[in-house]
Amino acid sequence: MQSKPSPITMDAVYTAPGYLFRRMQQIAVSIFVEECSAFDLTPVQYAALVAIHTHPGIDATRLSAVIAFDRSTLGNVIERLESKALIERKPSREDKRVKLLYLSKAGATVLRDIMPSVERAQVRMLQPLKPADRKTLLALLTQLVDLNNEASRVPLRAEDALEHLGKAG
Amino acid sequence: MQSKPSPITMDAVYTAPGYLFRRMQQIAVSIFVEECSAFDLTPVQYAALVAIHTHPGIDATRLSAVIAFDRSTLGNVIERLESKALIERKPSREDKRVKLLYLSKAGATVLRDIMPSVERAQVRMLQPLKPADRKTLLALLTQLVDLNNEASRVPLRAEDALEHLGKAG
DNA sequence: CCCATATTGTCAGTATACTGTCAATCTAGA
DNA sequence: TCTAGATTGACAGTATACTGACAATATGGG
Repeated sequence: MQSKPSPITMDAVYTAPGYLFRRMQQIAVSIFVEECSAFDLTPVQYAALVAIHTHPGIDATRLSAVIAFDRSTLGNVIERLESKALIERKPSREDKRVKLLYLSKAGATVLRDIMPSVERAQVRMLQPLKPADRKTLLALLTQLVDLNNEASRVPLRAEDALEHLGKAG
Repeated sequence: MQSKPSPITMDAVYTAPGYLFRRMQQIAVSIFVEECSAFDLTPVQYAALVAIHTHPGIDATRLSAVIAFDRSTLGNVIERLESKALIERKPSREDKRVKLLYLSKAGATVLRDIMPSVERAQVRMLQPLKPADRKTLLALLTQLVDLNNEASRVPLRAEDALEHLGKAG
């Protein structure tokens, strides 16, 4: 017996995990931008600042691995952060291809000052859920992202992507 | 006593719901495109096709409410679907501003044929979790998206957005 | 009927994201 | 050492997403 194809309704969209992830991403960005409007920083730019703060002198390729962005995308992000004078780019002496990234004074200040707003945004995203459910969702999401890591073009290569920093570079 | 600001580490990024949602969205799109590569349809284009299939003669503004996209974004999506001859746009007789959207024969065929691939993609996204956890995650996500509906620029206005279709138009 | 207001599709501008390509450069193996 | 292959940053092209603006059109109150 063949199973008949079910009729196509909007439920096919509304209940699909892919749709829910897209929708939640939209909402999350919206909340972030609203809470952080005073700083004129997008979520991506914020993540890049944190990574450069944590790993001063990182290069663009390694940065892309550490925050799981495409190298192409990251190029533009870096450009914008540089034009806002939040970061500095210095050519590496050991490898003429590489440009090393550093937080500027202004960048460090912005990063320090934006943290409470970021924190508020993150809380707001999960606020509508009961506390226990927030924990559950976060745990499952963390698990799922980790287990699906290889499915995206730029898998996350957290800290260990930097193990050979200064050795190869 | 003031609480000291915690040191800024990558954990501030990795454990933030906003980061996890962005990451999961990347992964979801990646899986969708891979499974549906034979059809050259993006997730957004697929959602638009389903909505137009379900509501033939819908206009762009109402379509945007039904799938929760920006009207601006949707304009380009519609253009692409039209240039692929998957949909048709006909001017409304009652309202000269409005262009009504219909699935073409080709559009209906593509939509019918792509469904199994879409289904596979949706399954794959949650595959790494235990079955019970998939259910839990999906339920919490559905809840959260619903409760946060108003937080995004274009809140979802599902079917009831169409209640007055043909009355006002 | 007229006009203030709202709606519709469109456009310009910005910012992710991805694919694919390229020249410059580096590295490792023969 | 010389060179095949890899890496790096950059670029072009496509596709979401959003903000804000606009002309054309529609609607409702006076």
